[in-house]
Amino acid sequence: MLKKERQTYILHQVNLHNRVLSADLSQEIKVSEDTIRRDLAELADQGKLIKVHGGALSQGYHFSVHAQQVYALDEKKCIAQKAAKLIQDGMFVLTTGGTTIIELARALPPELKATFFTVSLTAAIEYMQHPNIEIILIGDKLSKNAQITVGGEAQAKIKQIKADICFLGTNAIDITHGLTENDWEVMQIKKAMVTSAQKVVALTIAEKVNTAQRIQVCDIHGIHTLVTELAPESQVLSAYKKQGLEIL
Amino acid sequence: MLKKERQTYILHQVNLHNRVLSADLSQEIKVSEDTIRRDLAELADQGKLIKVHGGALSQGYHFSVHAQQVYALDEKKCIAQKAAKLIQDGMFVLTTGGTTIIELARALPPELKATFFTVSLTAAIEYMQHPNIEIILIGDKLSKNAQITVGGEAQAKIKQIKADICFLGTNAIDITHGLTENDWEVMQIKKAMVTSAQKVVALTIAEKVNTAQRIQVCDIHGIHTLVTELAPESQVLSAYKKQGLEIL
DNA sequence: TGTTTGTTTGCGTTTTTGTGCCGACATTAA
DNA sequence: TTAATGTCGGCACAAAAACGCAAACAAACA
Repeated sequence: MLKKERQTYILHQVNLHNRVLSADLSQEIKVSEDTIRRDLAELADQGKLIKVHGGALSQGYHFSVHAQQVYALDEKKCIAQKAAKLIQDGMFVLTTGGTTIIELARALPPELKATFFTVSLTAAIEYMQHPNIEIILIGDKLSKNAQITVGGEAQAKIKQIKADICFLGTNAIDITHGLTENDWEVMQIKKAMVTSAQKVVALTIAEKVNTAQRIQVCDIHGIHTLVTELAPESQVLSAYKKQGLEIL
Repeated sequence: MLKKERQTYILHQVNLHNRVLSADLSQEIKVSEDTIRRDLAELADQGKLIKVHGGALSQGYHFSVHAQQVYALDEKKCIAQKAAKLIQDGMFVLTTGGTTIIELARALPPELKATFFTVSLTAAIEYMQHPNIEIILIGDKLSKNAQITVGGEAQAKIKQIKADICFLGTNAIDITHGLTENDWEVMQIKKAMVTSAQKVVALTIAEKVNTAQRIQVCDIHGIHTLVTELAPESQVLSAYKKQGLEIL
């Protein structure tokens, strides 16, 4: 990775999380902490961030589209970390939108080489930060609620793709009803994704496990892997394990 | 391989991968790294890429989506104000990306009822702020440079639309070469838009009037209306007026 | 045709830059 | 306080860039 690329990446991370640790960055980018420190020093000189003991903070002026506060951010970050490990170089990945998916995008290793198909504007913007990720945006009518594209065109496009893996940000999941939604259009999109992907991964915070909404996307067997912030041994999840789901 | 060929090849690689290494290119093309470096230096001089230690990066990629300060913001706001008046309730509107288009999105009257087709992520996000605007996002491969979707699929979709009006954020315009671009993929998209719309409006700051770039989108007669921050009576614009363009 | 002129390229050599490592020192937390 | 952790400066090494030079080549011209 080139120096400049690295610095852009760092800057992006800083502005995203408002703070970074040298140690973390060093691990992510796989260079010595020394190098990171020097980068931080340079960027600080240019006034692009504020260097502090142990890492750096973002300058206040920096606003971003998704500066909105995310509910249960730490949990989602934890989930994203686990989920990111499922993606390998060269894969075709299909993703929905939602804050958990955004965190997944942020958790991806910077050098990952893969092709991402998405219906989500915000996710696409996150993927853009990764130099080696090719992004295919699936177009159609834009749903202002869900901030994803929905409609027949989008569904048709999704069905044309044979993705290796598909990540679903999940609103509600339980054993009897499976994956459920409360928006018809979103359901259709997710349904299309489930059928197009070899492996279906549902990302959900523990709170939403064992809840249901009105419209079914697919039953519990449509999902292959369930990622939550809980340890896989947790009581709550044993029932899902029994149904043959992989738990992370 | 001729020098020129080599340079176009390099430029192509840069725009494709967002980054190239001198060492790689040297191997691929089988010339010395020295020669590659000289090529990169030339291309960097022409502003077509950014040279860094070890190779080069594409223009724009290293900017983060959100934090960029907009160049000539006041001028662009002025242009946006004028352009917004061209849109009426019920219209089908086609737009590219770029900062001027973003300003246009912000300048739209809040109650406007229309359908917007766009290839730009950032523009789509702006349109979302307007409750009565329906947004159709045109999907395809996402260009990290231009932050718009590009490719055959997108072009085909654009051609299916019969839009009332089309707004082009403009890089360069002059009488003899018409509307020009420096990115092949972007040119294709713009070209598709020009042919699909009843009325073609070019938005450009005065500075870019009477400049040209390498690749032609359409000649001067392909454009119906030119919006700049200057008064329509301005000397600079009289030549365009003579060509039959409406000046705002 | 042969000469001249200018451009382009490759090859050493020297300089600069980027990075990692080490040790002394500073800061933080228990 | 001590122990752990982060920082800073110097050093060393490797990779890349810059520079000068000469060979190769092409174009221009008498």
